[in-house]
Amino acid sequence: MFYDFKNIEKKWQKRWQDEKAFCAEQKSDKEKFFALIEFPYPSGAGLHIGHPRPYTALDIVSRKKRMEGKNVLFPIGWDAFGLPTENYAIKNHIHPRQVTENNVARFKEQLQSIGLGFDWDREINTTDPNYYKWTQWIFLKMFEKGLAYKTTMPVNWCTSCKCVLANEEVVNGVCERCGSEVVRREKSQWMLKITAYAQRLIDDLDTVDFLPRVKTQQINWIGRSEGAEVDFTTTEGETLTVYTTRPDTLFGVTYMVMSPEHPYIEKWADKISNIESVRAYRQEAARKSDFERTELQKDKTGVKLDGVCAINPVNGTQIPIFVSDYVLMSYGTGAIMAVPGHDTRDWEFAKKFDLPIIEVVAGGDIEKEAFTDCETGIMVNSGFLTGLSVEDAKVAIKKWLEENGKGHTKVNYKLRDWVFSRQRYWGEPIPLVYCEKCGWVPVPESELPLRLPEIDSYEPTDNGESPLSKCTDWINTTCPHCGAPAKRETDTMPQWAGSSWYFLRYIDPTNNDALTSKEAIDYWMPVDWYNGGMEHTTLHLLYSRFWHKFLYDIGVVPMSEPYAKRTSHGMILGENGEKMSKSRGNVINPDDIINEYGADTLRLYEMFIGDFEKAAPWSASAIKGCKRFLDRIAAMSDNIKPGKEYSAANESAMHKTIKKVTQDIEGMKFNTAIAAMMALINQFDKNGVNEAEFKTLITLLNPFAPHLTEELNEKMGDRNLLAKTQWPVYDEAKTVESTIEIAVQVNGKLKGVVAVAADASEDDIKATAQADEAVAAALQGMNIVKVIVIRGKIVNFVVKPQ
RNA sequence: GCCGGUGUGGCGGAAUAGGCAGACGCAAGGGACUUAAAAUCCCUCGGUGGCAACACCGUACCGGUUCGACCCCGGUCACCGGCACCA
Repeated sequence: MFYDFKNIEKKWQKRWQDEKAFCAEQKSDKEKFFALIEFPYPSGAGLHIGHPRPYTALDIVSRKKRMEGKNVLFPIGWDAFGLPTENYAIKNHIHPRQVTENNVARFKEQLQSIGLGFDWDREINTTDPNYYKWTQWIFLKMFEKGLAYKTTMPVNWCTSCKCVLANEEVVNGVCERCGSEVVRREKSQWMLKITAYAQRLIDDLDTVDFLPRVKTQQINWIGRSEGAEVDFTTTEGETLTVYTTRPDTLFGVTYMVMSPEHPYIEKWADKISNIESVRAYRQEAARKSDFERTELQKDKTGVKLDGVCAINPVNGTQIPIFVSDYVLMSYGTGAIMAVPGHDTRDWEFAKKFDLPIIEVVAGGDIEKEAFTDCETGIMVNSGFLTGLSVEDAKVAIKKWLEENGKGHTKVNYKLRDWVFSRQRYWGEPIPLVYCEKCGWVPVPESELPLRLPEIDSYEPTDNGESPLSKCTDWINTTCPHCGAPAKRETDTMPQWAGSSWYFLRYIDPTNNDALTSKEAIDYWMPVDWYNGGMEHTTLHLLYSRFWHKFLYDIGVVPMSEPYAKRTSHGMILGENGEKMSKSRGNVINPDDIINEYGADTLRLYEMFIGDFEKAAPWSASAIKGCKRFLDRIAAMSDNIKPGKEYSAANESAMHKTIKKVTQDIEGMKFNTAIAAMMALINQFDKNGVNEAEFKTLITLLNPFAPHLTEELNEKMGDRNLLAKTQWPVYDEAKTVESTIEIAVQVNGKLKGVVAVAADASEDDIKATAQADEAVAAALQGMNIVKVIVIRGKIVNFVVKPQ
């Protein structure tokens, strides 16, 4: 058969659509399987060659589960709010809604041309008011529970684009898009209190099946540390509280440092005799961008506070206080106790300012460098702690602090609250109204969705306010609470909002009364298998776990984790091994590949390209091997022998291959599953192939190359969809050949291979091995000290010269 | 600096409850078919030595455990990803 992939693919894509072959049953007695991929952002560039890799992988899993009799949900939608669309709209004077519509149409066509078995009846779009109604609803619930709050904080401001940037849009201190300088500006922002969930976000990782590296990355990002808060008093009678993870080193404190932004500086202004130079330092620190602050980390700067000293609570020693920008206001208390003997940063600062360095844990050389790796050491120079191990000292000092009212144990997290507002047009409006009398008042639920107003110009404003601030008709409203004139919030939500709960909409996409029905949640949730990029581990994945826990707390969902299993795919790189990009000129367009080789070859190659979890370079020649494989199968279909049972020659290979492919799909080892099928047709070339064998082959291959295999199935006379056939089963007993080959070693070196019956006894194996000519030669003149026989694998003779 | 990951032929990659290293594919070389080319089919394909049977070496590097190590343990180096003055 000539493999006319263009017509074959069109034909079957149409039939799948007509028959709704991949639409999930909303209610069913069957066991459910919910497979999820990260829904794409429909960019103007169209589908990237990297998109099909994770999509095909979960399509394969879904198709197999469906063939195993599960009710499978494999949905798709569009994460369509966002900056690139808005910028494109501004540049080309097309409304973002229109841009989104165009891009979605293109993406949809491209995805369908790959033959991905999505349930298109449940397509969702985060920019659809019927969708973002519920995004707004969840936000209001958070506001109601005190998890959404407004506060003034520094944001990234691009001096050229005149707009606020998200942290991820700032690369090496400059604007990702225009390369201009990014400065800090104080702005009032809506925040979500994700920090309230920090501990649960760590603890509940124990209950889910995520890749270990995903868990580790989230745990590191949340950054839990255990320590103590210690109260120091000043000579003026004030209290200065610090956070430390090493309270055991309290006797080694030789000075203290406050962050330049610490409020006590102004509070103590009249006691600080050099307040002007302190203020000058603070101003200089504020001017520095984050980039500069970290770039200059080798060179510590600071100013000593004159006129104020601290007193060490454990020994009454007077110690100086400094202001330095190496201490951050946003972590701990914004002030530290400095132990230069056992902290690298404090050591550098002490050397620069010629401050004393005291050793309190023995074992290092504090003249040369700070001794930080000292968790197993013994305390010295430490009063009542001297002689204790570090571990015991920690316990003792915490007890002492609490008994003397000088401090208490404390847990801190690096995780910060989520900056949730954007001064941008193309996002969900924040459904809040500001009333002079009542403050921030939520828009009543009955008025949701609060629609994004139609406006003509969405350019960012000079003053950093949202483009919506120009839309006076929309802004001016009445207070839902007291009826007085009031103004709407003009900021919109970030792109991460709509994607934080989208999987819940798939299971009941048209519900108007709730974000999703209780029955749907009970049947479909949690997501059984979620695959996505590692780059989302500490963003989307963490955000959506947080939102889900919140929904759990208010009783919307009955489980606290949304995803039972999380895996991650590697990137597809350019042929030169570098990341694909226009500027590198190494971009591969999926449309071109489909045109030249067909969708089945593209799918197969992206699965064969290498370990699914690792990055892999594209190869224009290697893909030909996958096309050749499909060509050979198409040609083979003309030479099938009759036969309802597997032939004796192929039987064990059939069972082995079924087992291998079945297990490899579950283990995401798609590359070796394909290799096994390639090996099988190599055997068919030698032994011939009958109907039963060919049918099994195309059934196993169907999830990988669905179009060609449907065509071949039809050619064999089956009018039903192969996609609805039962997945082949294997018989473990038949995967074993009657005769097996055993390697024979002498002193660990391979001397020969012998064939023995699968059920041969150890003595038989030993005898057969010894009878082998090469082995016998190697044993000549030797004393056999020991014989190791591993049945089914190896025989090793341990010998010594006679 | 810290955390995580990875080092295997010319290339992508197989093989881990420790048991024949290099499956499968690409590229390359040789041959068949063809007027010719493409496609297809057959053979070779880690290195060194040898006409050959065969021998020795070989999974980043050094060392250890073991009858046996790509796999386990200790140390070193390189590359990739993430975080980064988090006290």
